[in-house]
Amino acid sequence: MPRPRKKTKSVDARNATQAPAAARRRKPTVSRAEKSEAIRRALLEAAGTVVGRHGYAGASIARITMAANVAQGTFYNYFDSRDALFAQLLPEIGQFMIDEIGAKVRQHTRLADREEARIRGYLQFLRTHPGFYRVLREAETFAPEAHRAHMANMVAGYGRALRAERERAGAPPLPDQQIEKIVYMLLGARDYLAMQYQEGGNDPATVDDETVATYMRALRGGLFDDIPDDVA
Amino acid sequence: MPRPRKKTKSVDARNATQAPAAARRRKPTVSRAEKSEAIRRALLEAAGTVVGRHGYAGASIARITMAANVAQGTFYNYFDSRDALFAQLLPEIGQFMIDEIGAKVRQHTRLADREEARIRGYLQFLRTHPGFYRVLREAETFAPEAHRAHMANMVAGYGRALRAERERAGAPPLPDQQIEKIVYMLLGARDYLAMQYQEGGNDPATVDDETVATYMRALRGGLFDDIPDDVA
Amino acid sequence: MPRPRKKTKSVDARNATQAPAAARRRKPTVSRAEKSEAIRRALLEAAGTVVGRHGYAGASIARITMAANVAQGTFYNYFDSRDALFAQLLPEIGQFMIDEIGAKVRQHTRLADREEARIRGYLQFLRTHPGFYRVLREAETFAPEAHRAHMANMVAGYGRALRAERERAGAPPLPDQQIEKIVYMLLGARDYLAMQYQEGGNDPATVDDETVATYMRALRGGLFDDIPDDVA
Amino acid sequence: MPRPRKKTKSVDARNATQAPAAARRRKPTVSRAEKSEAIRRALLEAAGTVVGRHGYAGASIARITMAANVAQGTFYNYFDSRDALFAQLLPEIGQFMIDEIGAKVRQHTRLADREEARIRGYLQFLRTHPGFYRVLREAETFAPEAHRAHMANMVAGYGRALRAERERAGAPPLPDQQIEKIVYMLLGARDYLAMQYQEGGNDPATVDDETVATYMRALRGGLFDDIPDDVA
DNA sequence: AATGAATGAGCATTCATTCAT
DNA sequence: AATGAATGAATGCTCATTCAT
Repeated sequence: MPRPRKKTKSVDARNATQAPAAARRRKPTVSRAEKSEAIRRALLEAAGTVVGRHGYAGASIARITMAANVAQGTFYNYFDSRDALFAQLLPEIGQFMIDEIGAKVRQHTRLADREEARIRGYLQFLRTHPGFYRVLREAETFAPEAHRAHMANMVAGYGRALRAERERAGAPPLPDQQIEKIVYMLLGARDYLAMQYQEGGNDPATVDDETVATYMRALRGGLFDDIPDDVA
Repeated sequence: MPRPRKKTKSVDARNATQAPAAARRRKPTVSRAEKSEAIRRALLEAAGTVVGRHGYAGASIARITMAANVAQGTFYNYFDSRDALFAQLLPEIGQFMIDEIGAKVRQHTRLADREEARIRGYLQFLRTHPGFYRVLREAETFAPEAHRAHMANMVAGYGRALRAERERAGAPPLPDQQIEKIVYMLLGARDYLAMQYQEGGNDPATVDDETVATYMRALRGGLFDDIPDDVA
Repeated sequence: MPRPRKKTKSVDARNATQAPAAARRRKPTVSRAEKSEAIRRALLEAAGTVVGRHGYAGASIARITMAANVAQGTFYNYFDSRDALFAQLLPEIGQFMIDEIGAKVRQHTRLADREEARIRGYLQFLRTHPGFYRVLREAETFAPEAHRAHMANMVAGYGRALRAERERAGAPPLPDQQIEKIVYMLLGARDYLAMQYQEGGNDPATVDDETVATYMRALRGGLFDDIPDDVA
Repeated sequence: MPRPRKKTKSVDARNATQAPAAARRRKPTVSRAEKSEAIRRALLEAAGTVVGRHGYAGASIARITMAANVAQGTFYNYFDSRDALFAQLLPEIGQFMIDEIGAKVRQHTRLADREEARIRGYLQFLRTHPGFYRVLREAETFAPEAHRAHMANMVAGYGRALRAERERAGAPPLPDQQIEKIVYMLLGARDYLAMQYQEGGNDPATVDDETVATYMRALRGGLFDDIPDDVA
């Protein structure tokens, strides 16, 4: 039935100059399911932006749906509740971050280089996704389950990488428990460095080489690096 | 017992030059000012408890005053607003924590011992003050100014200690900027270790020696300790 | 037991240089009753000022007692309630106003001159007592009984004067009911003139001669003064 | 009845170019917009009633919404705040009153007749809208901006009428300033007559002819009507 | 009688969620 | 499925009044 379609098209074409956009639903190129998924994504991304700017507490349904350009009621066609959305927010963005950093890390082979790629990649990600820091930190409060899941995910990936790297380097394996704690420490260190960087009112567009250097130095030698043994 | 009265009076007389007036209440062992301070403390402590249990968002005036055993209106005789209380909460408890840990650290002289006293003291403090973790972490969201102040306070104290320890140990001094970053990393590491410990559903009454050991090992040798140079 | 008193006195005397005032309770020149009456007056006057500035709704006990330099609790030693004070406010100030204007009116004999003295005296009173307008107008809402009493008082005095003036002038007497209505109209006219004057943002220190002239002209000739009979 | 639908549709189609969208709801006789406006009116009218009965201070959102038969939250879908409603209350009812009186005045041509229609119409309006008096008088305190606007509106309309009537009657024009003052006096006189009438506990269902007569007499001849010149 | 802290009822406002269209 | 208005529970804060000292 290509004829009716044409008719429709010409109508749409006439409106096209008036309607701002979004009115181009002709070719079923975008299926129902696809449109549905698009709205879900729009809501999630809007939520990410809003939480980044106003925090979870300030991320009202009104704000989120406004940012996503849908009506308030529409929200509940896609999520059971505000908390349900919050629960999906960090895992989704978090995975994206992990993938991005992973790609950078994989370009290196030496352990230290890979670690530097990690910290640098993370700081860079925070630059390009300014809202992520709040999404991450406040999740502990507003979406504890999601936060736990994200941490577990990080530990799994980071821990696996560490174990593999150590094995490849010929170092003795560490028990999982210890690996886990090490990962937590590393994540804590890097998140607090990010915190300090934000608080300092630094230019958020620049990754501070100094920060990277300090981080790497601590990883390399620990804290007592240059301290005589009998004192340390 | 008219005698004590006299005694009290003479005391008042001495204070008379300082206190503007109103200091002429004798009998009560607990003076107006003392009772007043007691209520303020009760409110702060109640707030600490409530925030620890329900988070800042769940720390309604109703809950706080109920926990402090005063009427809701009484709250506003002591704090201008809920936020004003929140702003005082972390600094006050935080300083208390710093003092407690400081006392333990001062019992040691060797750098590593002191550092171990610090981490151990911190974890112990978290055990005895189970609400502190939330008070601290959520402050970043709900009392950002207080959080900044607390971090600055930590950096100042911890940084000063580190510099002194390094000097005493004969190590070359580090620029303030670097010290600051190191402190942030250490605080991040220990807070995330605490996070992991809590999440793990561990017995909150026990300080995990494993955690302390892992932390100390990272401080001593960094991450690449046992890794051949040409690989790291 | 005059002895202890002396002791106390000497103590007070020592403080006298420090305490700002009010601490001079020596010579029983001011009797207990007088002091009591002084506080009552202070409260009433403070209330007048506060109501004038903030309105009845904004005249909290806190503000009034602060303005009167007494403690909040003291208030209830002199008035049963806030409303009880409000109930006394307008009558008291109102009578004062009546007396002041009356004195001016009595300096004239011709009816029109007396009337002009009245309107001019009223506007002048509003200048020297800027808060009176609100005390009067808002009383209708916040102290209706007092407002009624004040109006009755005005009607009685003004009405009596009008009747006497008319009799002296040889005009036929008017029934009380009509006199009453006339007084209300005159009071309404002058209060609304005052309202207009205030709203206009006029210099509150100047009595507008134009206003007086317009008022007098209306009193003299009515509204249809210069209008041919067959049209009016 | 599918036909009416078509009809409706064509109407919609015509509007389609104007209305942005959302106008495609057919069936319901009461459209969304109509129902919305109905609620707004219900709230305003409820507010009028409640303010009339309890005053602005007693017009809580709870009372207003209860009187309007909507939930408390609904209020804020129509007004930004309680004050925002108050700001609209007097202007809206005031304009209604002006229109009603104006219709009556326009039935007369002679100046005095028109003026009598005004005062009578006003008193009648107060009878049929018993709450208006408080809405008007307390507005000076609780919605000063609205009160100013209403007064300005009254002055504009009443003043214009007076000027036109005088011109038609062949009387010399008066400067605007004087007209304005005259209007204020007339409004004051009539409002205070209304006040007296209410206070007197008179049957609120009757317009007092005596009041009208007294008012008209004052307008006609002023206060010194029947007084020998040499005394007045 | 004076004090000033304690009390708790009262109220405007917000916002997640529901629901009729 | 989309809409957006309706809902009502929840909460911070004010302030007249009480009361122990």
